Amino acid sequence: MQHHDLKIGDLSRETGTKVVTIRYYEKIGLLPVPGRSAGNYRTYGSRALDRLRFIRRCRALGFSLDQVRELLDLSSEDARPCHEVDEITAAHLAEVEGKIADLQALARELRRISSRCNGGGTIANCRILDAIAPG
Amino acid sequence: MQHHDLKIGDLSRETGTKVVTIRYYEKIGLLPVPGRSAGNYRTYGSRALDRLRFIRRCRALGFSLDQVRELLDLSSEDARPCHEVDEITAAHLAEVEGKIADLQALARELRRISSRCNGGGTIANCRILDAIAPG
DNA sequence: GCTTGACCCTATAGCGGCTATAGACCGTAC
DNA sequence: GTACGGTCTATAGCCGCTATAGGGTCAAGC
Repeated sequence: MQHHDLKIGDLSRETGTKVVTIRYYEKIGLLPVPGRSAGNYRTYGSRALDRLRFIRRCRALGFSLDQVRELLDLSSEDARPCHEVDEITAAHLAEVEGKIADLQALARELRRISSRCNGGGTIANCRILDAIAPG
Repeated sequence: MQHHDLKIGDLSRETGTKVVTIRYYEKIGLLPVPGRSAGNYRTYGSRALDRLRFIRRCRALGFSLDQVRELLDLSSEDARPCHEVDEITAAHLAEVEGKIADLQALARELRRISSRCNGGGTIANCRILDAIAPG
């Protein structure tokens, strides 16, 4: 029975995923419904562990759960072209790069605003608020 | 009555905020409860418009609604030191810079992974999946 | 055998910041 | 009077979890 000797807490420790999150992944169909022990505990094998590790790695890379699902689906179809995986990755990279650009513009603006701080002044003549406010 | 001649749709158009969002801001206390017309329509004046513009500008700068609330509270207390406003701005800037760093690390990793794409190959020997997968 | 405590179970509600939908009412133009 | 757009309330949904309540299970120590 070496393939069904893991409890949910074991998966949790092994992958750094909270127990509730693992059950959530099961609920939304990312993880297969596991077997149950006599006492109704979920029992997992090494395949489930690998799958969960894959999911967590994808999440750490910023993929959405839907993208993870796509990657998981693809990974089980040996004959599909690798290209499809790269498309998902490239789309995600483009998204990340877009976010970086947005945040950099934001940071520039915030630095500009912050530089107007009126040292020991009061709100009454706060130029930060002026900079934010319209008009 | 020139101070109560705006309807919710006018505020929406003026600020680019969806009508439902304006009502949501009212519900969570960011916008004051407005007066009502004979036909039970919300009526706004220019102060409400300014306040909404301020909120939207803060949101565009990435402040959370709680931070916006703080800034709004501060802005109404003329005697408080300007410094307090700058603290909120600086904290937010630090947060944004942290996110940028995280996303840049992510982008590097995604580029590395994507560069391993196996051109015309199949999933069976997809090195992107290998790169993501554990082990 | 009984208690303690760590673990597990289900089910539900909440977070932020909206967005969408349903079903009704208002106001103006034709 | 009727068509159409705007507005109203109320409720549920989105993502990716997280928290809480109220139980059951299991191994160890007394």
